[in-house]
Amino acid sequence: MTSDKKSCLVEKLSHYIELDELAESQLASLEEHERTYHRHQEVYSETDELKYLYVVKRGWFYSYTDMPDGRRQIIRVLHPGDIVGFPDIAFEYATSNIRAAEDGCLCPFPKQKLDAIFEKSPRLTALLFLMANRELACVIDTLRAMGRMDARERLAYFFLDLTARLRITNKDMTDTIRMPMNQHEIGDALGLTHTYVSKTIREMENAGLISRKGATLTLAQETRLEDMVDFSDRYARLDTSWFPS
Amino acid sequence: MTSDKKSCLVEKLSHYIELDELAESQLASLEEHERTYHRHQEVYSETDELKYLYVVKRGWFYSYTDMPDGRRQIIRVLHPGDIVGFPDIAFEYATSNIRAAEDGCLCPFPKQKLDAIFEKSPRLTALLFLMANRELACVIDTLRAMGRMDARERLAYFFLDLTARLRITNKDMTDTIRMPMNQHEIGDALGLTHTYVSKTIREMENAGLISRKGATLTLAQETRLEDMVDFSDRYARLDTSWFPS
DNA sequence: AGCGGTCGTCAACATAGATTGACGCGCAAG
DNA sequence: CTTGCGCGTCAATCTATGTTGACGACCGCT
Repeated sequence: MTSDKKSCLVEKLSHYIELDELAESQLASLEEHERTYHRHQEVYSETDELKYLYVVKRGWFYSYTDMPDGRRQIIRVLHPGDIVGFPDIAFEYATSNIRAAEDGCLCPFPKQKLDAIFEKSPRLTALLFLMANRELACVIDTLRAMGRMDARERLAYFFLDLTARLRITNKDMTDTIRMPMNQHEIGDALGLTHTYVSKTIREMENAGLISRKGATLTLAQETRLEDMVDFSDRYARLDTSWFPS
Repeated sequence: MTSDKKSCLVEKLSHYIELDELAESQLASLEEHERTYHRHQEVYSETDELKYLYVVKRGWFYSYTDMPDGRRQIIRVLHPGDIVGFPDIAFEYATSNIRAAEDGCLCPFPKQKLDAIFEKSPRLTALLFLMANRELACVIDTLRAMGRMDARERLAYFFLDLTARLRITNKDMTDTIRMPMNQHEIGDALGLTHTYVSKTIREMENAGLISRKGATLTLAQETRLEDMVDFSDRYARLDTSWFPS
């Protein structure tokens, strides 16, 4: 374990294709600047004028939207190595809010930096295109959960998704993850109230599906959880066979 | 009105940027082949091996996923000029099903055709990237609706979204659209049962928010509907200011 | 040691939406 | 002309989840 390890972004992307020197340096240029955030701090808000994207360097973040009457929907949890802001890139003003789930660090870069990639690295372009569309597929999975699953299934899906994502950069990970979000936030992510989250998690624990210890969560019966929600891993493998060479 | 009108795809994309000759010909090559489908016919299914994307040429289609126990979630309605398959492009096997909502026609093209665009047209690449991310933003809007809105609000959102989309290619459109989907399908799109859709639409009609005549729907009080759900139009305008030149 | 805040939990009650079953209309097939 | 089916509608009942309010454990701060 060296202190000077590769960027999380490079690490995450090179899980899918071999990155050449140009690509690596282009990606590195996205992480030139950085900024730290403390737990629950806003990164940007809906209707902010938005010229930047961000790479997550450390800590969990999440995107969410508010309704006028205070109802809130957490859209997506973001981990180190993820790019923040794809859904907002198409518009002049942000469509969602970003907030730190815990203390962490982001690297902002202007949208224009993508130009250089689009012009010189078709292969990296294809990969970024894939990442955006993979994110689309994941949000669709969430949509399916919200539309047609009950509380227990939604929680199962949520935990499975987080675990699968964290495994990409953490190969030796078992079925245990650190869960820095509180039950209110989990509820906002799943369209449930924190009271009901509490009750349902407790039931799942009693049923032996999961177990907790402090801020640590273990999927005691991962296969059964997967069967409950017909889970597919969207992270382990992508189809890059059609990429330009 | 000439019989030989431009492709819907070119028409839709050139709403956002000027397309040069190369771009137009590249887009035209996506529509070389075509195939017709009849109402409710499957285009492809979850777990099909998938090497193609499709351009919608005529008719409404929709993507959906099934749960093992028969519950169904319609993800997104697709209109002429839309590209079908972005959420599936990242994977070897399809993640969703596509079906014709009415008689229509699609143009299939292999994923690889995107390569030529990625390599030679950075500007068109940026636009396709934007379209994928715009779709992401729209699915997120739907997610917000499913997670935190009641039945009436979901219906309002659904109708507003369809109307805004159809306006792009149909500038002189008023507040009236043709609605070829039945109430069961609408329910599957919104996480409601067809019975409850029926009841709620009837109530909205009585409240003067909307009116119906056969398969035709009118948003009688569009502004009030927009306020109900804090609606933002994701179609009328995109930020292309940062595109390569 | 005391104190205020966050967080998880519990219980009583309220309600939106699901479920089931039935009916009638319009229309296409025989 | 019948028959049957897709579709919208209605009503009765059921249930999952929301709402409110309260309590206690923990934790950092003074």
